[in-house]
Amino acid sequence: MAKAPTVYDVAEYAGVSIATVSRVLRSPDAVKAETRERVLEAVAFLGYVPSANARGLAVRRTNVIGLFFPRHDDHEGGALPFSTSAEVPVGTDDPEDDENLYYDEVLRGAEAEAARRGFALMVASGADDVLSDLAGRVDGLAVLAGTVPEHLLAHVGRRIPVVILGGRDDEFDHVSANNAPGMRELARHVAAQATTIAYVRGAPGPDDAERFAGFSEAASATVYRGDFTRRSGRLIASGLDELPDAIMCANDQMALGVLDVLESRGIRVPDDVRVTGFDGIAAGRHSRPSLTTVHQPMAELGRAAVQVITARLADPGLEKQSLTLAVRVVLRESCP
Amino acid sequence: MAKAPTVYDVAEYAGVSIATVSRVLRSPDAVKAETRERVLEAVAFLGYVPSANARGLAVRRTNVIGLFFPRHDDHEGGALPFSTSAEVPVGTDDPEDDENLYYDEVLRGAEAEAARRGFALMVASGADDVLSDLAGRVDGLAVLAGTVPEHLLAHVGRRIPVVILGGRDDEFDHVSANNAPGMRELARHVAAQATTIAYVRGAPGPDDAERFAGFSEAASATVYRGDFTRRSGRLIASGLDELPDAIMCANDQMALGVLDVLESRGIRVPDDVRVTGFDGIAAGRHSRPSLTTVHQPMAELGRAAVQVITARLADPGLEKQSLTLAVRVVLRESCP
DNA sequence: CCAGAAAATGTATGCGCTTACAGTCGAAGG
DNA sequence: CCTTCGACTGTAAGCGCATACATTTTCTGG
Repeated sequence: MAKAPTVYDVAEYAGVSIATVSRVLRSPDAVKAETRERVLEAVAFLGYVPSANARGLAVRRTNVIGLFFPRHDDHEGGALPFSTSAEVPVGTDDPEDDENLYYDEVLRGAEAEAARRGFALMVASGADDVLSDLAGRVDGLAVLAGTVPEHLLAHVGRRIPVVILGGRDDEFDHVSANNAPGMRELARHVAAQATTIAYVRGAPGPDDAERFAGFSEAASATVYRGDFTRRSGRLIASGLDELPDAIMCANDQMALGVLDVLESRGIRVPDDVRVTGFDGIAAGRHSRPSLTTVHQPMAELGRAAVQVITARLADPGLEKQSLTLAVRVVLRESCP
Repeated sequence: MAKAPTVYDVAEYAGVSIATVSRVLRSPDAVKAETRERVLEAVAFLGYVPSANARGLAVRRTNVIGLFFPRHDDHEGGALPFSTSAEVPVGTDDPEDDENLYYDEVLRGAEAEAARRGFALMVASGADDVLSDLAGRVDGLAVLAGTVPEHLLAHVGRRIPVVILGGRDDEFDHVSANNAPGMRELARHVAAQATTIAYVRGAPGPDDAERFAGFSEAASATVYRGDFTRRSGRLIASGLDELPDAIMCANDQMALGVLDVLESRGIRVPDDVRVTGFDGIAAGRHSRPSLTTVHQPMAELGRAAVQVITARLADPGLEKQSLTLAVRVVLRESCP
């Protein structure tokens, strides 16, 4: 690590100019084979790795796309579970909720698409200052709807293309899932077999609003307000005075929370009450009963975001892009 | 996006020198409040976002940590599922394997730790050239064991600290899970209730070797060779002439493949044969029967990797670091 | 063997920022 | 009133690379 070599070092070692070194790396054909060989040897010998910073500065482009998440402040560290070879606890199962955050999938999709297009992906989470910093590092930025103050977005949006994931937006490009119609279809399905319905909303925001709007097109219900967490699902289910025919939740987490409570009370699902969610998280597939839901194509959202960004990068004059990805109602045990 | 403003623009607008602008951003206290105010106004007015490239070049540091994955060449794109509001397919379940790649978790852990320490995380996947490129962009690099040619690692290792995830390594820092002892304990557990054991190895590599070594300490078996994929688990299970008392697999994926075949043949697990895996992936918790396994702390691996890198960044003279994280045998239905 | 064109290489500049160092200016001390 | 010092601010020199342009080398055909 002692003082990383630069083009100058390589050039000197190979007996050429720095321009030639640069050419060998960026347009090899422009250099005579013999010279190229010599430079490559120098590169290998010196352990030269070009600085992307310098390069980016020179070409005014980083080839990196940023993905910003608000801070999920759990996981605040704690000691790592080190081990010497002897200790291996044996136990039954682990209580930990596999709160498989849905954006793992978004992330994966974005990464895959970025890789395909020759971009690297930079992910950062934190507060507003982190977002600003990130914006200075990338060619384009994808942000979850409703997680960043408008003025900040506007600020960084003047420098690089920004795409909003989820929700609607009239200022920036955005990609989202077909929330409202998805919930509408699910509501139709439910309404066909249930008379009284309880609808559990999530934290206020575009997702919550759209899903509720979709629901309202197809049915009506007693409305409760949760916050998208499993806990809030439990809370609300506990507070229910009398059981409706169906409980529809604005997302899977809350629906799972509802199932938790119902199960603990010996209420049968779907016989006594039907339950539905929204998102299509993995946990819902494996719960008992498995959860009827509306599946969102998370990975595709990530991919689409990258596509939108690269498209705008290629042609800044592009008119505002708004992609809507298809959702799918998935009927499972909780409301067949 | 028209020509992003620079320090010069801000300086001119605020009527100060570029040094002052820089100070306002990096050490605000060194600037008189009134001046600072003026600069900040200019920043907001012009939509100024500092270029991390230029900054990085000047301070010779990026504050980014890289995470490299080999290319998982599935997901080769395909059309995105766009949608107009009308179409919402309703169906039962989706066949797709939730191949929740374990490094999602590693990634999440790494990201969390990086954020805590004021670093951003850059993830890239692809071939060797991508790795080199990545190396030029970051202050430190985490790489999965056995996925990068030795000479390449050596090359980039001369520029920045590299930490190997999993496996052993005598050249670089590394963090890994307590593979061998974990498998050893599991094998003891199995051997206590099974006479004939089949052991399914994975693709050759440090993980496979260590797990098998651990197994061998506690039991012996007929050995088969898989490649860590679910498919190979199925294949091997299909080819079994006579059923052993237990089938131990070098990872969960293969174990799930084995379960697939056994179930389709009406063989009862664990009554007729016991099955175990290794890793503790989510799918194993939810399979039927649920899978006995050795749980690796993936997220912690990611966190540890970042810790190791930052530690070395802080003190390059540090002696070689080798962290071993504890694993946990988790007994579930497939081999209680 | 030579002019002229094409290929190969070198020179020099700038990308946007940080920071050592050099002023500037007003207040405190003499 | 002048010096001294500290608080601020400005000047200028890189950081490592790409690239337009200039220069040299090599190749072509006559």
